[in-house]
Amino acid sequence: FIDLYKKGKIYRGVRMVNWDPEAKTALSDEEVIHKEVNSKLFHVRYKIEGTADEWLIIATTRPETILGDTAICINPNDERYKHLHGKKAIVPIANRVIPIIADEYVDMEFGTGCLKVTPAHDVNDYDLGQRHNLETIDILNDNGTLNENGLHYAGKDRFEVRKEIEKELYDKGYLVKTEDHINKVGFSERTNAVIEPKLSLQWFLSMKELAQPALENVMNGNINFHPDKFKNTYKHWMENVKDWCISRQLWWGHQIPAYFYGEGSEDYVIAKTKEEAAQLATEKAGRTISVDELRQDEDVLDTWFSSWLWPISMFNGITQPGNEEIKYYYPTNDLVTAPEIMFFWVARMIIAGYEYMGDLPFRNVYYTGIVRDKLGRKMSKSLGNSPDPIDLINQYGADGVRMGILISSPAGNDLPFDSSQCEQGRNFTNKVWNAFRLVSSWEVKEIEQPESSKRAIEWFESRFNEALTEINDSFDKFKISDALMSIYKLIWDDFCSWYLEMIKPGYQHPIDSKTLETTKDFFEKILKLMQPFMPFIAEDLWHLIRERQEGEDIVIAPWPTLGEINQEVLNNFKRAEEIIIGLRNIRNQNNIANKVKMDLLVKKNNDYDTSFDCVVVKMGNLSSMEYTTEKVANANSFIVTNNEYYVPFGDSIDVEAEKAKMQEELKYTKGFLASVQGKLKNEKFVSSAPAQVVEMERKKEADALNKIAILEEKLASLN
RNA sequence: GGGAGAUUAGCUCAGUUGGUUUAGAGCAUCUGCCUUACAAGCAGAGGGUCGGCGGUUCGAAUCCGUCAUCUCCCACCA
Repeated sequence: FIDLYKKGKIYRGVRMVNWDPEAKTALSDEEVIHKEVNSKLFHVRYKIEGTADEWLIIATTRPETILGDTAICINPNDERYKHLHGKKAIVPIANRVIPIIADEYVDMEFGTGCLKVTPAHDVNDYDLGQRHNLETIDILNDNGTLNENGLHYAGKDRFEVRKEIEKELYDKGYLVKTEDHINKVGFSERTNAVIEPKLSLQWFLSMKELAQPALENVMNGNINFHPDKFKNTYKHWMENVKDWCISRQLWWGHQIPAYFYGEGSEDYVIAKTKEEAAQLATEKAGRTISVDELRQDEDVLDTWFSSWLWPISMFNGITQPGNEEIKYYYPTNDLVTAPEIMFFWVARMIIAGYEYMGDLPFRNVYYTGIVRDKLGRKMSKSLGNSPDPIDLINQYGADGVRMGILISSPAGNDLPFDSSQCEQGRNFTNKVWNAFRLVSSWEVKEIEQPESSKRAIEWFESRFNEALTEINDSFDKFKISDALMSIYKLIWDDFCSWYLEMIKPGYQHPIDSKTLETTKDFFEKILKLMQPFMPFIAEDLWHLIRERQEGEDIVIAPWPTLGEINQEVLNNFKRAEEIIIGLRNIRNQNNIANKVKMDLLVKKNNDYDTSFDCVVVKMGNLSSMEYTTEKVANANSFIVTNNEYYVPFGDSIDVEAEKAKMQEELKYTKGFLASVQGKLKNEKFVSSAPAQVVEMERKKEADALNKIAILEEKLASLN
């Protein structure tokens, strides 16, 4: 405050402020919430001075302010009232004579086109008062009751007066009519009291210059907002920033270091201590002023006036500039906060950062969504619509609740809360726990590592790194829920459903130590990925899966480093996966139990790496997998990458079902072919599209043609 | 009143500068399974003329216009 005052950025002035009559304090514009309310529009007639029975009618929503009227305003272009220019009117009840002024501010269409002007209690009226040199009559006390200017209503609350004055105006013939009207009324964010615009002596901070670097450095990307759509909102506000009313009439807060020594509006000094103030006051006043003579301003500073220093004062950067901690921690990386305090806090921290550190306070601002209930209402203490977190934790576990909320809350988007999300979180926690139980149940023996386990390890290594690339990228982009989704799928689908099934020894069979140790390595890696989202189970399993030294905790373990991705291995697995799914479908369709072993015959139409065949044999529970060049009759079949797979099943095969299935596939492939050929037949496509794209379409066409040939041949063989 | 953003499967959302199958995921739904880690589970399946209309282009969920609906921010309409 002292520094900014010395820089000439803080001033004291009479301004229209938002007055909260309940808390008896001024509020900043940001602390006032405008709501639509049903109210009444009162049409009241004022007598024209010097006439017997000539009146004009104004419309107002706040009839009690009539007692503070100091003018009537009409639009200078309004033909209806031209004859009133320069005349005067008499205020009902108060019987004061006030001028009739003309100003283009008045909307001729609204109400009667006549506006009563109460400069003390309305911002627009205040501006009109300034322009037309009007008298200001304040009718309100600090607590919202009327003062002596309210005549016989003095001491009564403004809303009570509104009711009573309506009756008096009616009884005395001033009230012409009332009509229903919806208007916006300001409410205090703190007390929910109706805000009264009030003239008051307050401290202000000029914002225009201070805001400049804060605006520029967000717009040019030195500070990033996530999601960046909030830049627009920020820009709009910063470009239209108004001076900040920083004084508050509360009992709590930092007291303003202003010391008064006289009654004049300039009889004050700003100082760090009373002693210093006395010295400054003596100089300013030109006479000796003692400490006892000084009165410190009773107002305190807006809480945000200290909060805006948070990134700096956290490390004593204001009181001990350049200390080790502030040097190390400033600027920091990321601020996580709610979009609703973008102006209260974020914008002002950025302003203070440039003003006091000459640098940004943080590089990224992550705006979280707002949790809403099923009706879309914000969760709040006053509505009582938020679930008890302890109940949720008891029901789903702390990790389950965290995971459930995090998985569906993309940055900046609201989250309609539904406990089914926590259920998903609980199920996931359970899944991981069971995976651990499986891995820890195996007996190790020095046996040879099965070929299929070698393949599985090879594949999962690449798959893990592929997923890690995605996850890291999501984190870099602050797409937290996307990162979690990738982790969820990596663990549930890839690790549990595929990898563990691939290496799982037969019932009561031991596992080789090489596979087990590598599996534990993998498990540790996925625990690290889980940790930010599900810290409790991650830490627990981390300590259970391997012996740990004291303090060797996952919370401080390094994030996994990115290893190589072998695309060929991923492709080979992909093919094996499709074959296994084909086999499962055959089991499903023919009611073949998993225990029953099947034989697989493959007619290879193109050459491919068969290293994953051992995996197919294991996962498909095959008794054999053999290659043939012959067509296979009496068999269920499917096609993967234009190779034919047959499971002979004697007489039990349902030929009609098999045909129907193939016809379905044929129909789809033909439709697909038609769309591809449609493109290729279009000369303009072939000539304008990039060669690569055309090439791709040609390959699609060839593949489709191939597949159609195979399917037709197979269908023919079934007849 | 001014500004910004959004609208893709029942729900919550992805979809990178227009071109890799006739648009994806999770949840939910449906079908079949209590198969020795997990029924809080396993294996499958269905589901969308990408808000409407028009335009640009060989090609549009993606670019432009317009209308509709929703959300947020700002604002003093008595």
